[in-house]
Amino acid sequence: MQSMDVPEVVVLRLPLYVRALTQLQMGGTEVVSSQQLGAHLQMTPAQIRKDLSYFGRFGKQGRGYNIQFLLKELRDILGLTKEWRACLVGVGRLGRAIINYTGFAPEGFTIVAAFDSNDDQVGTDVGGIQVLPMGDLAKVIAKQDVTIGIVAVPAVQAQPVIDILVKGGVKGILNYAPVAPQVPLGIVMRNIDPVLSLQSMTFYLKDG
Amino acid sequence: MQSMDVPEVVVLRLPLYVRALTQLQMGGTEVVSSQQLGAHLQMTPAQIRKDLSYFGRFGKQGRGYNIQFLLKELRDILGLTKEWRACLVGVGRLGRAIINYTGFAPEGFTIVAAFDSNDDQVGTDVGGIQVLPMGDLAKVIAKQDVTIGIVAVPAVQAQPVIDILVKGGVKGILNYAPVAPQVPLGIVMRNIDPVLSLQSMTFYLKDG
DNA sequence: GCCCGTTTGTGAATCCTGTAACACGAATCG
DNA sequence: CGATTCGTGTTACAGGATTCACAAACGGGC
Repeated sequence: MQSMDVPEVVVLRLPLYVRALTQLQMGGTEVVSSQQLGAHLQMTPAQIRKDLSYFGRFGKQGRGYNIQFLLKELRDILGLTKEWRACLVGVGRLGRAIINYTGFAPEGFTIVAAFDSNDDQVGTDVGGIQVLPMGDLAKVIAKQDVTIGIVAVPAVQAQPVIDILVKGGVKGILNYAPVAPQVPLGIVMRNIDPVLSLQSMTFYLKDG
Repeated sequence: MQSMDVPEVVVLRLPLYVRALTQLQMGGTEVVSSQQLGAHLQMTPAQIRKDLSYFGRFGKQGRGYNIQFLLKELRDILGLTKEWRACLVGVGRLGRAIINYTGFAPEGFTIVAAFDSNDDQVGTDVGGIQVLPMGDLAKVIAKQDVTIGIVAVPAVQAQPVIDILVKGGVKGILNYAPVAPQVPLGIVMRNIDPVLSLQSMTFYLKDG
């Protein structure tokens, strides 16, 4: 498995490359150098070349990278060629916003089910998705081939919900709750936390 | 200015400490060791002690850290003792969700104004905030002491909107648009991008 | 076919971050 | 009151990541 000796920071940058390349492609560009791509993303050409070199040789000396080809390769590497199925837990304000967010589908991420522990929510329809009781979670994950759990519950419920999701069989967790939850080895977690972002921002703003 | 030689990674971790300490405080704990805090956050005690040592000596040998005291110090360091005023640009679905998000206010972040370039939106009320035309932006930023701009517009509009915000005088940008915008030196930017998070996650999921 | 400007891929060198080790202060206990 | 335990702050070190520098490769022009 190639993921073994690729630094995680590198993996975190790959989606940025995918996005920048897609944008350039939209603009009609067919070939790009690490120089140009670096200018676009505000990073050094050397870093881009080094990052890519972990996975293969995609460029041509003297020319640069063929965008279409590199994009296909990067999508393969990241596993973006298939549809990824996710379920959402928590259909409060935040959860509803996530379901209705139009940015996931075009990238191949589909929310196929929603759950809530509140009986008033269960049975209602949110953005075309039936809200199910937490008890159905394991069954749905298995039947619907769900690999990603999205957590949009209040802080105190986050850890128990994540435990249930993991036990249910999801392999990745996208956590919107303002906590730093613990997950067993082998489960991939990403936190979305605007408050943390703001709190580190103010450090630099406070006496500027 | 202390911010000069403190590594950015360290600054990014400070809000995590604030959060964990707050949680412990809620639970009634008064003193905590780097050991315990590390267990809570899944990091080594050494790292916590090193991080804190960039800013001063907050602990007592043999005892640990007084939570109330350390919290006060960290809040000071991060600049979290004052109210931070932000404005939002873009009151589509995402923008509305951000305005209604209840997580900002308790941490001292207030959204005091909202803008949109769409004339149909201008004048409407969203979550108790009047939506203003983009033209009023500079004026409002100055008059209302706004230091942070929150961007919730479609990708193509993000860069121009950010340019306007910066010219208008904000010092920090919280960007929800799926792009990697360029900002002049001295402006602090943080990106909130769940799609990027998912795309780096799938790298590890794709053949697990 | 050969030269020339360009740009890649990659060791080597540098910089940065995290970890381990330890000396010292503070509290506790008999 | 001396010995012991605990946990900090700090220094030294190891491991990673980033940048540098250059040989090798490519394409175009002639």
